[in-house]
Amino acid sequence: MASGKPESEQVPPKTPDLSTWYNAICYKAELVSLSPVRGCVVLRPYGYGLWERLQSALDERFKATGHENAYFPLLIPESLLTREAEHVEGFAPEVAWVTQGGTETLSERLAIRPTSEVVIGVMYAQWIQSYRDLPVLINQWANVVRWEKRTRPFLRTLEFLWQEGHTAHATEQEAAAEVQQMLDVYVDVAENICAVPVYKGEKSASERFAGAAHTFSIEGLMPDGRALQAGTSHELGQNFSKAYDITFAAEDQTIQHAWTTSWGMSWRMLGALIMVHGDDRGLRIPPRMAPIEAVIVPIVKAGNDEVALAARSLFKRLKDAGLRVKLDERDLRPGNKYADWEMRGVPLRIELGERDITQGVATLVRRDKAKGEEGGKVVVPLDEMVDRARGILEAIQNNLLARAREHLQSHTFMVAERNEFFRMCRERAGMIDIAWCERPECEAFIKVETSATSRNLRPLEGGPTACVACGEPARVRAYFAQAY
RNA sequence: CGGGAUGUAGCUCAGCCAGGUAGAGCGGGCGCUUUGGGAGCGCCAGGCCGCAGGUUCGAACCCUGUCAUCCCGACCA
Repeated sequence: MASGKPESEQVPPKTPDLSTWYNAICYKAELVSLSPVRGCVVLRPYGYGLWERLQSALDERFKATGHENAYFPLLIPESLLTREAEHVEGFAPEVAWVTQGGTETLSERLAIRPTSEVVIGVMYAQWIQSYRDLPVLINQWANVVRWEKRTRPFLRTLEFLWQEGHTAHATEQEAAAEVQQMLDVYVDVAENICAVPVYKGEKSASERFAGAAHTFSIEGLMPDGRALQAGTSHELGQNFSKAYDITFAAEDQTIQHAWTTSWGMSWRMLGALIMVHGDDRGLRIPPRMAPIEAVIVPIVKAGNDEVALAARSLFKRLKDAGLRVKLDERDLRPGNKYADWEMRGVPLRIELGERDITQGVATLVRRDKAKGEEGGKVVVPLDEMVDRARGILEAIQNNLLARAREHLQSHTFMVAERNEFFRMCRERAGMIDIAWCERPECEAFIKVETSATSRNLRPLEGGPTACVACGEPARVRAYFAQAY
């Protein structure tokens, strides 16, 4: 009887086909819908709720580090876009263009922003005159468009939501510190809010942002062994300030070019969260990210509204205590509601029926535990509910992070032997950690052979050693993996 | 952009090969009985068979084109 689940309600298992599972979850949990526009999704209210959680986690950290929000135009005149040569070249294949306004053909094409370094740079050139104007610390919440060949909900869509921070500084050191500070904000949000553990490090030359001097990223590992870049932070050096004339009078009377940075995280982070935590029953949302932390399911019997009243009173108490709680009074059988909220990944379910009420308790079921797993179901006295619910939510948050970290660690391999390195890259074994020469030719060869690329790099510790892939002198340690 | 596959009811799909005018399960609505893991019975609604052409007396089915989605590859700051 427990297996009487209708075929049509099921979602395909998470393994072995992560891709099919992922798509099904995104639609069934009502996060997104396909739209009539190729490659563009509609973010539905529940999906938007997730995005808002991510937004507020990031935004409060941006504010805490002295940044302000502003908004710049969607359209960029072609002549402005083409000033930073490397930048243009990098983005050219994915820029969408507006060529007509109303019935008139435009004299100059307008690019739909693939990112905003250009427009923001032009404005910074106007705003910055003196060292006293620096630093400029601005963030923008925006949509951008990149004409991708292959799209997937959250991970890669033509239009997507993100934030892009853009700062200008008087010195290279200050800009570098900003870039590391924001990278650490991304690590904090990924791990402590989304419960997605990541590796941070610098990008290789071939993976670097077009026009940047240094690009840093955070990289998570998905269950299929592919890596996902979930946030980037760039030292733009003076490349953009030279292209867009961002100069200032320094204390020593000289005119200098500002040092700029940019950093971004998109709704792609949500894709990572979905893949890392979800299971065969649907989404599993870490409590700090959950639009709904707990759902109360009253188990009502006909002709007895005692349960409904108790449920409403419990709902009010939890809500007043500040929990994001939902009372599900729909006219459905409890089993349907359980399955429904499990699909949506609500961390905690509070079941309240006659049996509970007579004993002054409610039954709590944790979404992070499998059915029948130790500790998955606990009975809690109603008058202790607020504190106990809080405690359990925290435990769920920790448990999801611990499990994800365990997966990342057990799928990270420090490899010293060439053939083993190539084999593991091909097999998508996980994050393959090697001593590396950092040469683009070497990276290109690895990519051709295995379709893996370097994810990010960190300093080489210990004595001199050889590149595991090619035998030349190693300069860094690098994680290699196939990437999303 | 190359290779492959698929578009039929809200969802999952059958029907197509051997053309004859639309089906199932689930879901949805109403009623009754139910409600501690995806209920039961009865009634009802729902589809220009992705779109556009062509062949044919007749096309969901055959042909051409096109759009979209999925998988593999290329590309993806």
